[in-house]
Amino acid sequence: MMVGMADTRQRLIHGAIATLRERGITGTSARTIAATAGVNQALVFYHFGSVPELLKQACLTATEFRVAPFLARMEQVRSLRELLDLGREIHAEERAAGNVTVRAQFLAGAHADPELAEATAAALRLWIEPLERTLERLLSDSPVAEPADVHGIARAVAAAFIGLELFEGVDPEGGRAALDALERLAVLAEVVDELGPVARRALRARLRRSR
Amino acid sequence: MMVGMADTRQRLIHGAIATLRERGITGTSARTIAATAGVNQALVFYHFGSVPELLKQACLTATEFRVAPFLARMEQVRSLRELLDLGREIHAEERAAGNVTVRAQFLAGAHADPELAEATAAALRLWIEPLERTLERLLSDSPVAEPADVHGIARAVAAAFIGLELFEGVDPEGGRAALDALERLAVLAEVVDELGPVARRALRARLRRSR
DNA sequence: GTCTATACAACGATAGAC
DNA sequence: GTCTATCGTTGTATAGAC
Repeated sequence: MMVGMADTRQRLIHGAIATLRERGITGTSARTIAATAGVNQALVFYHFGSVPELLKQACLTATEFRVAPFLARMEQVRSLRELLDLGREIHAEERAAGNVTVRAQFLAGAHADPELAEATAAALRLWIEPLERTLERLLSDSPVAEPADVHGIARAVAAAFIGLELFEGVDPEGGRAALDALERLAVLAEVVDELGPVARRALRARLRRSR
Repeated sequence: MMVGMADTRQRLIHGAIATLRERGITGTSARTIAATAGVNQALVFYHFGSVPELLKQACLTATEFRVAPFLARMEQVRSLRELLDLGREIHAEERAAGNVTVRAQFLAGAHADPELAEATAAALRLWIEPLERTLERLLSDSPVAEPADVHGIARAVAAAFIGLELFEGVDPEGGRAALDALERLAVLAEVVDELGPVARRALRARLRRSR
């Protein structure tokens, strides 16, 4: 019946993520995924056609699942400080759940597989687009960002977190130091937002001049 | 004779990097590396013992080679603006040389192999330590950074570039937008450095308060 | 040091019974 | 839909001739 099939597909998707997390991209195969999922190896090909195709679907599905609980909280953020706190919380939870490792495997695998690259980009957009909407709201009258810049700032923030995640993977102490430094620098933006009108106008002019 | 051996080792190291660049970590094996290097497959094991061991050595050697030409220029940098320009230039050259892809493969592979993680961290330190010395020099009297922060800022900058590199791999347009945004934000630090003494003292106090 | 040849494990993928 | 059985390929690694 239908339920069995849907269940097997889900088990394989979940098994793919778990295998990527525990054994890395080099240790991920139809056999190891099926063993983790507790199903037969041939079912990978019956349901998904190939291993890369399964990985593509797993990439998107798993991210949707992870982003969902944070969407409402992003909409309620009222200051850069609050956004920073939420970002730190998301970062800690993603790391604890092992999703940082999985993201690294997808980003690396994407270089050799254009379709996986597109799936990875789509998964990242699930994080970036809500972030962009939040930044639009918070920076609407800040001298730091022209409206057109928010698109780039959202992607820069996402890229910085991705880099931090990977850097932590090879140098945990360095990663912590980097995160601390980023948080201190973020205070700069907050300070700017507390400036008086004269200083704001001067800063805005100075920034305009330099682009 | 000795020359032949050294030559074969170098060919294998160069072949390992090229294979990683062209076929990704999943397509990198003793056979594919040897084919790229134009030597026999068995020599991978004779000279390095195993494929991961060859990759470790390739990671360090290749980075040393890439960093060297930029060391002198880092020491001559006299402002944040100049440092940013140099960073953009390094970024462009590294990408053109295909080293971004290679770094992604190492960072991902590091999650499954602690020894490769240590080699990757050591390779990144080759970039980070000169950067840290440069920042120490430039930010010695800036209100943006306490002396103790420079360690973290250098690693945050490195992490941000790593993230940017990987993000570009899955979303080139987004990567460009992020780089543009980072450059505009970097102007903020420059503006701060041009403040008068009163404003500097106020900012320094405000930043101290928030850490 | 380098080569050929080979052992053996794990891989992707499919055919066919159930 | 799921299983067993199996094909051919590719992987690591080693032994032994040169």
